[in-house]
Amino acid sequence: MRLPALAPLPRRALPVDAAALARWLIGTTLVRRLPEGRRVGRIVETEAYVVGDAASHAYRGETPRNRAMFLAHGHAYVYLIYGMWTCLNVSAEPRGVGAGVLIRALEPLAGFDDEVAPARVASGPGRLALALRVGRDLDGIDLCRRGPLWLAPPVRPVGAIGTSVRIGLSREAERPLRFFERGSPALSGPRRLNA
DNA sequence: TGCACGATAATCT
DNA sequence: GATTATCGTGCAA
Repeated sequence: MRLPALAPLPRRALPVDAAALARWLIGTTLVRRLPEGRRVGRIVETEAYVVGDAASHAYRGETPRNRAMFLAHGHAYVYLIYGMWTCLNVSAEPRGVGAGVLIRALEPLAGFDDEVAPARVASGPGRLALALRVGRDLDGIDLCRRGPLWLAPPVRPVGAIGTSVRIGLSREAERPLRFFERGSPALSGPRRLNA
């Protein structure tokens, strides 16, 4: 596939609000630089972890782990979950305020292994991080600059955006803070949430 | 198609 | 010592 320049999005283009950013990120592009070349995907599923949200890692204040959630919007927050999976987030508020957007699924555009079906290779936060080789070493990096990982403008218009509750939570489980592109084959989660 | 279950380790109480 | 923003497998229907 022929791709446009993939220049980083300027920070001023990102909404400064976790829920607004989560919705806005649907359809934008994620670029990962690797030794063998670039892996490029379209963000099709996100979740917001907003200010005052008991399900957010930032809820009880800043700690060594969640430090990156308190950076200015547009920085990466990367953490390990269940002892074996990595999750990628984008910080979402001004410096000093803890909030983030979990990137849950990508539609692969270029550079991915052909061994895994495109609909599955980056469907779900754990598989996404695995496919892009995102680890804790990327925690705190600026996603609005060219580097190992950055955000770029959409390569084509986004479709209709759906909303649902977030996946896998026990607290604040009823809040409609998950966003996705309707009809994308790369979505994670139970089918009933993807309508 | 949809569950229950276990793997596995950092983080926080 | 409890909890966890996940995933693959296995088994039932």
